[in-house]
Amino acid sequence: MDYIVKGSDILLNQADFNLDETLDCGQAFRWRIVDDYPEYFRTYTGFFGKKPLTVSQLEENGSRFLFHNTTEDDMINIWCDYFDLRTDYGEIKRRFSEDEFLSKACDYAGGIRILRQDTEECLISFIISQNNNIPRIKGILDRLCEHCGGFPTFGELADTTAGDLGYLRAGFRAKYLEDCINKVNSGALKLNEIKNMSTDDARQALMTVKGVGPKVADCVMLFGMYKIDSYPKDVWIKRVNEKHYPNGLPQCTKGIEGIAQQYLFHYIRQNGE
DNA sequence: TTCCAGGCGTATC
DNA sequence: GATACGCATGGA
Repeated sequence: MDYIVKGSDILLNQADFNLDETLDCGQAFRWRIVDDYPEYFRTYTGFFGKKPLTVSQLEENGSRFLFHNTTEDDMINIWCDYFDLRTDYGEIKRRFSEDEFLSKACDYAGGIRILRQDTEECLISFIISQNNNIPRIKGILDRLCEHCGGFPTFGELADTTAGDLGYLRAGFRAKYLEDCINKVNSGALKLNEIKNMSTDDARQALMTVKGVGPKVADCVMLFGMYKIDSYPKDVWIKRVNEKHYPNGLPQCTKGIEGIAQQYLFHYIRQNGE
């Protein structure tokens, strides 16, 4: 990690990283563009758990990022992990370049990185995501955070019923959230143990929650447990598979299918075909 | 008005 | 195991 401390800020030099592409590509739903630093190309504010961060990308096509009001400790212990800064995405993209369509997807948005998000937030977010669109997912999560004073833990949601969640306007998903809250708080679903399971075993365990099927489970594993061999198949990726990979994914994605998935998902959603 | 959204539960075969 | 259908809500 290449950074220098500048007063209360930290200036990071990081290749293969773009804030728009990483924070607004449908893997996280709580980052917002702010206009407080017009001297920089783009600034977002958001959270890891309850830890806030404001971060700027200094130039549109540059590799300089300013982490505002951040300590070196938090940079090393939180944000370096959250933004997956120890992983060489340049090397991954070189691997993917042997596949023509994946190569196009990487060229289109080469600054995507997998966010290592909070497991609980990810589980709740992707239960809400089913048969839903991204703007509305964000709206529901906004209402949840506003109501709870930040993204709630399962402990804080103890004994919450679907009826209590009416203010979310989450529709039929409210009863799924209720089941998830109960299973986590009763110990029927042990997220810390699931993190250490194989991807297949973890998927089976997560799917014991009502409203968690293969797709939601794979998103929770990929974004909330960094199981990067999981490959969530939503409506968009199913189109990609049918058109470009009818006989399965190319060999170059082996073991890191989830990273390929993010490049493909973002590309197909923006460009179609 | 109708269709669709980072799907899944249920019924039926 | 495969397939068909309903589902809350809101934007296009």
